[in-house]
Amino acid sequence: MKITCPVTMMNKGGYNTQSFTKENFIKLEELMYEQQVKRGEKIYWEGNNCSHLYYLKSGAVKLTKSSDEGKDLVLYHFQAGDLFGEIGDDSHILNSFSAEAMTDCSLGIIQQKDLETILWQNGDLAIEFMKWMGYMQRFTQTKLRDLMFFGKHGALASTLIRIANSYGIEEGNTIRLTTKFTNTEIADLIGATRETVNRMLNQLKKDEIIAYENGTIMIEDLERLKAICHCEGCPKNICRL
Amino acid sequence: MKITCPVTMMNKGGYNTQSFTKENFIKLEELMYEQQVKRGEKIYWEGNNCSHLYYLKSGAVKLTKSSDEGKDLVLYHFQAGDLFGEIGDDSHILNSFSAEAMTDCSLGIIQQKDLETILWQNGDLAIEFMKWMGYMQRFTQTKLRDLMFFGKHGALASTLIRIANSYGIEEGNTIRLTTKFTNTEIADLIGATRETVNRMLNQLKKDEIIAYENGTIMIEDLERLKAICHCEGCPKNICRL
DNA sequence: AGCGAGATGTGATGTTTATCACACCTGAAT
DNA sequence: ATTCAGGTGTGATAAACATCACATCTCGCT
Repeated sequence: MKITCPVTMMNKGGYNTQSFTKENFIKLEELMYEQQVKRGEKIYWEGNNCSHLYYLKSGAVKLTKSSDEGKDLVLYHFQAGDLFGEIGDDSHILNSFSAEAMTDCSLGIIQQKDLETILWQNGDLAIEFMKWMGYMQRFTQTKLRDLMFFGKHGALASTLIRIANSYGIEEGNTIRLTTKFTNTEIADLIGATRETVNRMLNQLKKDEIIAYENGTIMIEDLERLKAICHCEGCPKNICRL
Repeated sequence: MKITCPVTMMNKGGYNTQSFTKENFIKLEELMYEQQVKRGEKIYWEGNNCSHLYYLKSGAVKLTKSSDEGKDLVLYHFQAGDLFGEIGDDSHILNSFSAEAMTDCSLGIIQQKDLETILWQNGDLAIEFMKWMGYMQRFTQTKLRDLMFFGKHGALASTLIRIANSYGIEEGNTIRLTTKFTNTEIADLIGATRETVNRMLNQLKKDEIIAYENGTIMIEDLERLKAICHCEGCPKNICRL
């Protein structure tokens, strides 16, 4: 498969840590102790205490909620460079989602106590940290909007755009999604069934909005995709997986 | 209507500011300038810059998103004692929801710049503020879970429980919802139509899970309501409107 | 080369939810 | 007391989505 057009990475991938300055981020790094997690293992469970922050050095992590019936809803995908975790008021606050390693991961773990100490000492860092939390909140809000407003078609369209922002490279006026997603994975991201996702994707293909090349999805007509979910053009650090 | 049982307020109502100590909250109050807003007016619009924090001294506010087709989704209800607003990384970040006064309101407004200054100076306050943001994030996540997981019936059940936590008083083993909600208002909270909500509420009445008394809803069987949305027993400061 | 697990594609059918249409009810304002 | 706007109740119908049941297609592994 020959690539004839200049290839530009649309997004570094993860890096929701961009609100931190280099110097301040180093201070955070000094608090981390490293841990390796194998693909498929849980980093934390819903219902457990939340008292840690995690920096994903390498690998990929998803935040999921599973119902008793075995349904899964995937809230976030984190990539190398992302920070995640839930901050509790005190130790009795429980996680509402689980974090699961999608690939082997290398993590930096920060204790909430250590985090609080350094935020207390360092006002700059505290403000940057607050901005990071603001991003996370806005991400969740826009995800809720995308899932609720324009049906499963809208949810799928917005998710494809989010995938493009997270994992896409431009090739001429198309976008190649460099990571493969199964129908089931996409279904879990939008709270739909595999079959529904499959039918919708085939419809998009028929309409020449997307195409398949070697099993990876190409976005052929971003504008029509945006129209389906009434895209508001959120910044890429929010419009992501 | 005679009340024969001891009446206990289940929740003060608003007060998502409970992560702040009195002394620190006073420091926040010193930054506020007051503004009055009339019922029905917008406090801010989606698409506007977000650079303010709002403290609701009295009245009620809802955060809404409206689609071009005229559908409305209501994300939060705020009451006296609540803090709200969206924090942006820098001035080019836009609100994703609008804030609208549901009654005449008295607001204390804090400029983001002033907030940053005081957080920078005061580590305790920064940590408490971070915890407040954590609450907001967890609220949004649980709301997303409730809306997505168990259909419209589940969304309605969880919303009734949230209303009970925000506006309910116990009367024996029933809970009286002290505020009236129209079918349309509930529909906007769960992303459904008025008709669907009406039919579901009548079904709950038939099943003796709820009852009407003078037009206000009484929750007669909280346990069965919890079963419908597979309630996980989140703390009341998160399980609210 | 061929086996087998996991992924995809698709019809038939059922459930859930929205849409449309209209009757009725209630309460505040004239 | 009448009017009228906004809320409620309910049937008929349609659209969206899930479920079930298979057939088929990958692709890594022996």
